[in-house]
Amino acid sequence: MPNSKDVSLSTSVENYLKAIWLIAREGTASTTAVAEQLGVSAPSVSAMLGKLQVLGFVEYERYRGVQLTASGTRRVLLLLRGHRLIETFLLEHLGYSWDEVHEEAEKLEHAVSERFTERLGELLGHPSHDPHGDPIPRSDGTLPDTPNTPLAEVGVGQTFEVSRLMTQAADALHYLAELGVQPGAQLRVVKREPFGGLVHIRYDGREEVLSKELAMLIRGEVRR
Amino acid sequence: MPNSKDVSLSTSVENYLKAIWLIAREGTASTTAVAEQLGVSAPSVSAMLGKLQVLGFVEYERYRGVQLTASGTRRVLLLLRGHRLIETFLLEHLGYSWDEVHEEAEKLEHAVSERFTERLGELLGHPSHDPHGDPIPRSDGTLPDTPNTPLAEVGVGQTFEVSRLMTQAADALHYLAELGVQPGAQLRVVKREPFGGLVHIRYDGREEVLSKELAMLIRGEVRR
DNA sequence: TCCCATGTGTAGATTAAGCTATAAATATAT
DNA sequence: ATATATTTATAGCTTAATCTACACATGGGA
Repeated sequence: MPNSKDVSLSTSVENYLKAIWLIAREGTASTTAVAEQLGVSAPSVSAMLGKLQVLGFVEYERYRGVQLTASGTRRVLLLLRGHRLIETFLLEHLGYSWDEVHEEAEKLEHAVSERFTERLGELLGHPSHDPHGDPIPRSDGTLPDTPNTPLAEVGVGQTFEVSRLMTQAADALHYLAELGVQPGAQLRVVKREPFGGLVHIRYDGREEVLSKELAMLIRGEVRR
Repeated sequence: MPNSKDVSLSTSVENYLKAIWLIAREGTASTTAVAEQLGVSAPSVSAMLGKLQVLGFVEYERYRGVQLTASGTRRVLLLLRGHRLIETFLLEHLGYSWDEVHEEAEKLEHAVSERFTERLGELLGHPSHDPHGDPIPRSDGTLPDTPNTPLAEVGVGQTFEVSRLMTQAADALHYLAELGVQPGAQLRVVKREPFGGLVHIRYDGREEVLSKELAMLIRGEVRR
């Protein structure tokens, strides 16, 4: 069986795999889309896709886009596991703020060993989700379930438990943290504006108004 | 002023600087010595030394060896600071053993930011020395003093406090850890053999015999 | 159906880091 | 002091990852 899991890949190869995964969760990604995602030229992507296919990480047909194989998907999930554990560590133990975390984790994820990742998982108490609420893939490559209903789609009067904030943007995360809207928070939708899509919420005795865009990024599940 | 401290260097460049520092603490290092230290060919070293001189990190005269500039030395000390803080973290917080630590720290030191290093220092309580007893350079590039008398040179009847174990070899470190000979340990030299150089020590009620080689690696200071 | 915009691939160059083979400089030994 | 051995540098090649310029494929619109 080739591509077990212990062959170490270049940072570049790992970033291509992540980009492909991001673009096409379970579909097909185009050369251009990958190029844009990574900020490289399309010819660079063309060349790399050929290489990734030889390595067995993607299915690739010229002019037809690219798709991760099981092996490729596994590598991405292990990478993502490292990334999210590192982010959790930076936020919880090193006092990083949202703006600082992503860049650092992006570099570190390519440098840490599997042992490091596993020990870090222990240190953190084997979290199933990172501080954004993003699910942390398990060592076996499976993903914990994560409630995913957008707050924007919850009816008036319902109670909603936040599970996940679907953005890496530091300003949005900062703003939500300030409001206290974080994974675990319980909200009640008190009003919705029919056209603009504004959502009025109440929690902790406070009332706030969120834009539709923001309310789409807030995921969770309806309670009771 | 070029080469402030924030320009990021390639892993390769950083490893050359470390190798040069290791070989020639305050002298001159030969091309061959650097090549051996890094496990690369001499021509590769020749080429890199030219580059390092252009970058202002070394003084280099062909056929005359190489020497770090102040700027080069500062970079090495910052790198070493990261390395030793990371080692400390791996041992104290992630449950690594001596054999596992070095390799991991060797990779991570090139990937962490200065912010990460400083935050890690805080988390660890600003240690002045790592678990081997190696001094951790300060952020300003200065080095804390470290008692450096070899146990091999201590007279019979004297009390000696271990400060440092001058090896990275996992087997030696393991063996010493098992004996309880670690930075901070207080020993008494009870006997020395005149020819082989064996040193008999007593501590904790136990008595052990150390080879001359091992006793040279154990550094510290005489007490009282 | 043909055509042209967009998307994709090929050719060829560049940069960083390494290598081998060989030549030149320095050091050592008779 | 000369010859030999060692050390160091130069020349030229390789690999990985990137680029630009250009050529070809595909598919939607006239």
